[in-house]
Amino acid sequence: MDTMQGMKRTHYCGEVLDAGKIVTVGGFCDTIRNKGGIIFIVLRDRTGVVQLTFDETTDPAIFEKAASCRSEYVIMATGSVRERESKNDKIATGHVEIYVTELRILAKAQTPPFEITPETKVNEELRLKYRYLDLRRAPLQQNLILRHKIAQCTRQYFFENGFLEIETPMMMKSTPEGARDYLVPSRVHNGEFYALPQSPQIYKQLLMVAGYDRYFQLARCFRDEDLRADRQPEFTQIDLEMSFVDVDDILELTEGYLVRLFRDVMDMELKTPLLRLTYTEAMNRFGSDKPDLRYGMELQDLSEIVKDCGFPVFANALASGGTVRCIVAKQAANTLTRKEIDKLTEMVKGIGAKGLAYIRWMDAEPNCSFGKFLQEGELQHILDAVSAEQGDVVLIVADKTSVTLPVLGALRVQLAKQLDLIPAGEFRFLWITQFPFFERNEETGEWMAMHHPFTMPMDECLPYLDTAPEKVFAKAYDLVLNGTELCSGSIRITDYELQQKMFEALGLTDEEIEAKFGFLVQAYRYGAPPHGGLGIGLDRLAMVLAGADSLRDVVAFPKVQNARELMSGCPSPVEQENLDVLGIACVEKEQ
RNA sequence: GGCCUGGUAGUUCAGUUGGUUAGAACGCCGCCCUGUCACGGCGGAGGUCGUGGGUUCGAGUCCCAUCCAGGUCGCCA
Repeated sequence: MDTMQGMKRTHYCGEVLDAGKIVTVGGFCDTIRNKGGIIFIVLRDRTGVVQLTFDETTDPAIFEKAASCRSEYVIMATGSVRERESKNDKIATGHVEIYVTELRILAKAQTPPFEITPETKVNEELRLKYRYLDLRRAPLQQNLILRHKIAQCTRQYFFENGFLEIETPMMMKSTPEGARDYLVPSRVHNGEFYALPQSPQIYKQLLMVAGYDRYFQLARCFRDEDLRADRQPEFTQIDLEMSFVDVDDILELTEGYLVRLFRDVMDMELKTPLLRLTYTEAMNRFGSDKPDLRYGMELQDLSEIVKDCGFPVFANALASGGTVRCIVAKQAANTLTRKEIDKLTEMVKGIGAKGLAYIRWMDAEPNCSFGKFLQEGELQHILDAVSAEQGDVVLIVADKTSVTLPVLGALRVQLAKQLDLIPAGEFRFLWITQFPFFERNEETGEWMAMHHPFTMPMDECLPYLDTAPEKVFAKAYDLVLNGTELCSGSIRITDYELQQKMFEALGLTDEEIEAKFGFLVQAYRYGAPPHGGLGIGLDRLAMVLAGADSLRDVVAFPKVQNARELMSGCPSPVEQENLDVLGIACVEKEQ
């Protein structure tokens, strides 16, 4: 094995562009093509690849060494850059090669468990086990570099706008509301625990009370809940809070950030102001509070049209205060065969609908699942009302409004995928505003806070706080990009009496309020400027901008579905003596 | 916790109604080749068919259980 003593890298592989220079490069052996009397080694680093050439007649010793190189060996090479006899247009450095005059093998490498190539079909389990090898692949390197650029641009923007970067604790008081906390046992106080932050929410609000006015942080957050493709147990939030602002101020500042981000990182111009929809509008039009605007298929209300028709399902839904809504899938009759519609029916049943009525207009005569209940002309009446044409499929759900809308919303997303309606490379942002303050727990009938309990109600809703919870809307807003919720924020309650009232409205007793949030309520008694803020999911943002399907593609060392990290294998058991120090007893889990 | 999909060589996959010695491609190893660039040619090694039971004369194939991975519902104020 060689050392790199006396050798100094002058160029990254991707930077070797000009013939005539003497350069020194280092990297991993990618492809090796040994022709007998001449050897080509493609050398790879994070910037790209460059071809090294070894000629048997020039220097037999170096040639011999080159012949011993294998995939992923770490080498350094010095040589002169020459124009190639035949060029390779597919790579940036394809017009040159390095004629090597000095070669060092700095590390040999075992044959990797999978080939390190840009495209791979290797299953993700194996890639995650050898994550450091997977990360050598160009697509993942590009994703992490993109993520770095996002972070850099983010810092610049907020610094330029007067924000201070302030770190908040990673070990904090467990807050009983919301997601499950990751707990950290205390050695000094056996039986007591810190929690890892689900978000720096409380601390950033206290920074406003403390007069820091504009706070910003790339904050690590932790939630002990089950994973999804777009959910990791630890993630990064672009977290900020501002004083002396109302909703519009925050939205405008954020839009400025997005414009800057798209210009600097994506080289795209983003048009602002972004579309704003109230929660109610979004639910009625798209059946979702995070609608994907890259395609149409908005929901349509059939309640008025079918209120007198003979189909009992519709009648029952309407009689019990529900609604009948539909989606028209244009020119989808070919794709949405009876069999496919049956699958969709199964899907909607899985998420709470009782069924799916449909009109499939393939041939001259439309095929209607509830046709036998209809009078002469009623079918045409429905088709006219929703502007359906031959070739279309109308999918109808009748149920309580709280079921119908989200079911059709999920159906809309499914249809868009199935009918291939999602255009690539398009970014459609929107704000969702005026969220309901409370939502009713379907089982217990209790009113629960839809957002965290520090969210300010809209000024005009204050009178209804005690009397009509359903009429109270929040100064809360979400930013949505292509159907992904990127960010969530609100104006906070700064009046401690109102805060007290909010806690009470949520059913907390005075004792509970004191135990859980006493320090916060106390702080607000000493004068708090009006403030609000938001947290933007950096991982999700990176995922969408990278065009990735999973957060795992934009996180260096992600966890899998059961929250395990496959490379190190954590979480893992610890020695009993470590538990003893913490005052923790292990109890067999009962089956 | 529920539902769905998958697990066969280092990797990606094929494997017929349950029937001879489980195949291919890529990778790997060896030999040959002085202009390759998805290099090429010749040869070779490499398998507890995720694991454990069961049915059967006989199981990669059928049944049961279990583990692992992915997706999704619940959950994520």
